[in-house]
Amino acid sequence: MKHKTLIVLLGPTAVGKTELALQLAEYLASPILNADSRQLYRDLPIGTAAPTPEQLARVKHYFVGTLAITDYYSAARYEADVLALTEELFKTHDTLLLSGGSMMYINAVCRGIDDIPTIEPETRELLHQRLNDEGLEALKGELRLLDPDYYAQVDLKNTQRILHALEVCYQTGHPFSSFRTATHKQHPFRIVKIGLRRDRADLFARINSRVDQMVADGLLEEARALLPYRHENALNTVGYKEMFQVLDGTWELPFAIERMKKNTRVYAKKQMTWFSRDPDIHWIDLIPSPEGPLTVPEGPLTVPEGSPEGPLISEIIEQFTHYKQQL
RNA sequence: GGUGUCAUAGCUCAGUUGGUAGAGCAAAGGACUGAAAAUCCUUGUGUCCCCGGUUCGAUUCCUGGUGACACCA
Repeated sequence: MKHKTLIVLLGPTAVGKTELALQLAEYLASPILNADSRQLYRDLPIGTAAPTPEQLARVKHYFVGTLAITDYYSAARYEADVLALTEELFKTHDTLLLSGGSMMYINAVCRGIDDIPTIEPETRELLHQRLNDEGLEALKGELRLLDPDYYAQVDLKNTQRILHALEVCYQTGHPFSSFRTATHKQHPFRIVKIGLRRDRADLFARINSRVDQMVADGLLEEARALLPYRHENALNTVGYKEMFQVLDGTWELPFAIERMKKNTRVYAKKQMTWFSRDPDIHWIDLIPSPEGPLTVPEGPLTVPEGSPEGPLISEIIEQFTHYKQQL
């Protein structure tokens, strides 16, 4: 049986994944499987820096703009959807490219996520109601009775986690911890993780200018159209939260832009913290403006003339071919 | 040129009736299994502008200097 490989291209927001993913996908003759939890939703093209129509035309993309703003989705569904798709695509491809920055989604695909039933809306509603009526302390007490194991390890200040554990206990009649086996699933393909890194000052500068660009591109209007859906989880997202404050009249736009930049920086740091624990990632350091000649790698890949990304792409290809030779 | 006020964390400032200092913001570190761009936790040594004086002890009081601001010429 031939080896099938899933290349996972990851890195913090604004590091430059989108363009490099396109280049790499063209080189590999692979579609791009998006791994960005917010780009899955349509109607968020500006605020999530989703691939443009031109970019979508260059390479076939999956998991971009496939969900309505009101759709429920989760890392578990993402895992199932990606695995189903790869099974299909590997029939005609030896290598597939998955690219994005949603840590938990990537983990769900690479390691698998425990089999826990999806919570019914009624159960979720009930628990929210009880949180409002009785407060967190009462719910914590209940979790201690229903699932002492999880109670002992959960962050007791994290309402979201306590709620979810109780939801599972209620709905299934079994302790939440009984589902948490943390088994690593085996896949019929190999996974190669390539991480993109940048000097922090450089990354932050890119974040700042990208936020400015989003606003110039009409982020505020995009948010205005979504105002009726502001309480949907998909919009509990950096960028939209700040724009809603502006539309409410509670923040001035310049202030909101600063907050958005800061919150994006915080998000990028969280991503880097998460990724830094993963020993399987092969890191490639991107530099602001590489000096020296462009090195064009062998193969059909063409590096855009004068592109500062040229050498970096070569490096990725080099990294990639290195693993290819190990087969 | 004269007078006055101010000079403390990356920024804005508080404070120490003389016993070497703390808020907000910014920043840094971390956790993470069906909401994950979510949710949550932790972190403040800084020549208290500089030289000298008084004092057991000065960031605090005093002389001088430097800088900023305001007002008067």
